[in-house]
Amino acid sequence: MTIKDIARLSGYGVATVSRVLNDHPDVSDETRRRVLAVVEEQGFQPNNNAKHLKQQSSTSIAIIVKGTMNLLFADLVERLQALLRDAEEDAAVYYLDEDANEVAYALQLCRERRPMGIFFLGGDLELFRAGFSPITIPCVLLTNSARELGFGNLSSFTTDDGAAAEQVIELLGGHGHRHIGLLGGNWSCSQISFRRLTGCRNACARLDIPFDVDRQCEPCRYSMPEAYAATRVLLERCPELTAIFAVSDVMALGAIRALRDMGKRVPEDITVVGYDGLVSGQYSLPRLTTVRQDTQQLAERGVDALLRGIARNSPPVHELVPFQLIEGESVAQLS
Amino acid sequence: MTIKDIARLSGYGVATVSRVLNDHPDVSDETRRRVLAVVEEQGFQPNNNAKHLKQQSSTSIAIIVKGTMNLLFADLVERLQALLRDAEEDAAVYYLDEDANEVAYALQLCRERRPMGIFFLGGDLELFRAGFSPITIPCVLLTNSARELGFGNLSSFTTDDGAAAEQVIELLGGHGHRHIGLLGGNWSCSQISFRRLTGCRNACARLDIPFDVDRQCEPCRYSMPEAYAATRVLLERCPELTAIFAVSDVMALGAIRALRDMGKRVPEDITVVGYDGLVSGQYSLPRLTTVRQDTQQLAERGVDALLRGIARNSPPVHELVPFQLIEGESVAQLS
DNA sequence: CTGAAAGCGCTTACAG
DNA sequence: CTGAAAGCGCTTACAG
Repeated sequence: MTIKDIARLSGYGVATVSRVLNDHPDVSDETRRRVLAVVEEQGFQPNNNAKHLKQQSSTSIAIIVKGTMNLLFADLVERLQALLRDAEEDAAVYYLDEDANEVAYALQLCRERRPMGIFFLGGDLELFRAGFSPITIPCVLLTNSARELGFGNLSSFTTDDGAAAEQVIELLGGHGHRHIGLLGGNWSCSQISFRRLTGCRNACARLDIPFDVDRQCEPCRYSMPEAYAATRVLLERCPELTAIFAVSDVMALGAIRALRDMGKRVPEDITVVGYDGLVSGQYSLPRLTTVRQDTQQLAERGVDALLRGIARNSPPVHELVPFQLIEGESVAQLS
Repeated sequence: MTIKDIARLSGYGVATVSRVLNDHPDVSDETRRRVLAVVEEQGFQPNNNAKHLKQQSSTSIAIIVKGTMNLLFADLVERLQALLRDAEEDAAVYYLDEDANEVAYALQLCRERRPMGIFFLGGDLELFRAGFSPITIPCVLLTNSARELGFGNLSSFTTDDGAAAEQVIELLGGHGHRHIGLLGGNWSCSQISFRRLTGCRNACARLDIPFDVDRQCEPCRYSMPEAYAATRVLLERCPELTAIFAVSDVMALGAIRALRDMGKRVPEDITVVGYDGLVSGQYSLPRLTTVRQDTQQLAERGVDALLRGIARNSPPVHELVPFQLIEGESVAQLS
């Protein structure tokens, strides 16, 4: 069943059928009605390969996710899909390893599938700097800032990680903690980790809390098992810690389990703070004290920027989205 | 940059370039070398729209996921992607609402994107029965059995939910529990819930444990907040319960939090058992006693069946994948 | 308002 | 082993 069959069955030419299918204005109501009747009756769906070949583009939007089991990104994906569906846009999601090269993948996607636009959930600025320029369609990076790169078709929205980390340290300092460990900070999203680390460092300096990066920080990937192992390493090296700041809720949950298995209760024996504000962290025992990233706003502003970029070639925007420090049950007040 | 440019630059015809690009055997080594050199030099990538238009198909595999924040499916997606990548197949993931019509969506996908094959993560057999027949490409349904439908191009792999539920009840019975509530069982995956419910019912009958479905079961969707609310409803209706069997780990975690907020500790005051064997449930406090679905095997057998279906049009297979009852810390022994 | 025709970038019989 | 040409199913100037 092709557009030719519809033309034959309706008694019109293929050009007219195409116009009806694409809602062009210059078709008479009568014609539109009769063509649509046949389309309906036959359950006809145009072949998008032909359509896109002709239009030199595909209609869909790609979402490239760095890391498969990342719950923050799962949340964002859900919201993006809902918003795009409302805007009648189709979205396909592509998962990459946490350490993969998302820019190289995007380039391949552009050649093979010709999306209209791309969302990057997570991204390494160095990879963008090195390889993004051949990509000419509108793109949006979420959870990192691409302002410094200055690409004309790349917007970005992120939480102010540095400020959030500072607030966490202030909270901990206010509760009397002076021995704080930092958990997490993998290579792949190094800028993000770096901003959070810098926030910690600045706040510690300001509050006169000692903070030896080499000793008090333990990197790990975004997973509970890795955080579990890293927590043991960190605590064996720094048994004096009274608080651990994990750079994601998933890591915080892994840390809490590790601490329990080491005979320590949270928050009675040691304090844990997370980051992200995942649903899981608000239903755990104890509920996490954490930084909630506003995923709804990240998604909304991202979709808005991407669609504007596609429709009107609007210039890129780079914005910080407000965060919120949520006080759960995982922080103890030291006397 | 098109195949024509490559032909011009290399001094050959487009047909020869196409043959080189597609690894056809009847090209001389010399020609292949020279054409590839130009392709390399220009960084040429063929236009897949044109290729697929001509070939009447796309090369990629679609993964349709029912429910966005479903962690079991996230695990399966990750494994499927890894296996498909090893097989040099490309995969795009499409998320649908837990209550959406995945068969209608698949049909649209077939028309618009012409995938070579489709994975369904979760699926309602009634929707398949009603609408699957126009789909002619190989498909695989995971976490439900499609044997009874008898479609020639639809394989399925699932855990034996009935047997697993029976084992859970046996475990609970063996620990002295005689007042057991069942949490979960939404409309969308009704067959799955139904099989688990039937397993409970059978085991209860066999062990002479009373089980009033209308009273002791509380449905809810696959989410912590919904499970949280449903747990309160269930316990207010049945305050005599000593154990709750949640049909997913996510629900079990929501239930544990709800119970704690009602002043009950797990497992000291009430027992909770989950289902799925998610990583999250093995790092929670307490660790969940649960049924581990073998996601690696589900993924491996699924990929195997789909690729065989694509390559050799192999007949469909329907298999049960073994499960494992994991004893965590969430079940109490009643005296 | 409508239709015949060109062309998007490929693949593949067909002929040599 | 190689090339000229037809055709995949659409869209869109162009002409009427």
